[in-house]
Amino acid sequence: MPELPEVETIRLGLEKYLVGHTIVSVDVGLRKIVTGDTKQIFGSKVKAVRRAGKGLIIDLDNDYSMAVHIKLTGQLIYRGSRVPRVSRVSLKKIGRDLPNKWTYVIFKLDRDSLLYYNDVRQFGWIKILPTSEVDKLPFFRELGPEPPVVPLRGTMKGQAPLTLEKFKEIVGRSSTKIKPFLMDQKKIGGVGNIYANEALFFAGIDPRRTAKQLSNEEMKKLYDAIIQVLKKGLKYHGATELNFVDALGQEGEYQQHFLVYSQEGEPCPKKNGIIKKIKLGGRGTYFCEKCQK
DNA sequence: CCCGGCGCCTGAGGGC
DNA sequence: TGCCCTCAGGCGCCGG
Repeated sequence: MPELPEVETIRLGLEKYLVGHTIVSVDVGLRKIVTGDTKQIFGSKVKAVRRAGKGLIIDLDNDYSMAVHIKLTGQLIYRGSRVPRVSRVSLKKIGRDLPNKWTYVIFKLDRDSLLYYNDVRQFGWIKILPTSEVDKLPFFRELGPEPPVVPLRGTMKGQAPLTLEKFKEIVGRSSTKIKPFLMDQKKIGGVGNIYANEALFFAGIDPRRTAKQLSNEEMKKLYDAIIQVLKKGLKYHGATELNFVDALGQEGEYQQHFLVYSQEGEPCPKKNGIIKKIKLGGRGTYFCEKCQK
C-alpha cells in the first residue's frame, strides 16, 4: 500500500520532473476524482511538491495548489521532455502505454509533456484549492506528526516531527491495540499496513498488545523500529503492492525485502516460528508469535 | 475514547 | 477467452 516511503518516492520524482512545468490544460475523465475549479490552474507553473503523511501537495505559482491522495492504486506518472531518453524504466503493464483504461486525469504541460493520474480502484482524489486552504482540509488538519525519516524540506510546513517523547506520550494514553494505533493517521502520519507489520516484527512486539501497556523500553524499541523500516522502504524506493509506481512509472523493490508482511505460512526470518495472519481492525496482520511478545 | 461494520471500487485468485 | 464468488484495503462515516 502506498505509505510514507512510497508517496515520498513519488514526491522526489515529481520534484525533479514536474517543477518548472506550466500546466496548459487538464482533461478529467472521471469527475469524482477531481474537486475544485480546474480553470484555476491553467497557465500556472508548478513551484514545489510537498508531502504530509501519505498526502501530496503540488504548489503552483498563482497561490493555488493541488492536494492529492493516491489511496490504494493511484499513480502520478510524468511523461515528457525531462525524462532521459535512455532510462531504466521498468514499466508494469499498467504503466506502459498511456493513457490507458485507468487514466482518469491528464495534465497537459508545456514542452509536449504530460502528467497522468491513473487509479484502478478510483479511491484517490485531487483537490484544487488556494494554497492557504490546503492545511484546512480535514485530512491534513487532523494528520498526526510523522516519524522523522526525511529532511523537512518538501514536507508540510509547520509540521513538527514525531519525537520519542511525543510517541511515548500518545502510546501511553491509548487503549487501542498497538497495530491499529500505528496505522491511525490522526495519531501518526504516514504509517500504513506494510510498515506497521514490519516495525512490530523489528521491535518484537505482538500486534495485539494494547498500546498503553507497552513498557518504556518497548516504546523506545518500537519508535526506533518505525524509523528503521520507513528508511528501509525509502532506500528501496517503496514497495510495489497492487499498482504502486514512481513518477516515471517504475516499480519499487521493497516488496522483495518484506520480513513478515504477506509472508503467511513462511518460516519467520529468525526461524523461530511460522508467520501467522490474523485480522486486526479489519486489516490483514502478519506476525510471528514466537518472536513477538 | 474505542470498535466494528459498511461503502467506495475492481483485479486477483480460489473453487468448481 | 470459463464462470462465479470473495477478498483486499485507505479513509470517512455511522452506530453502539
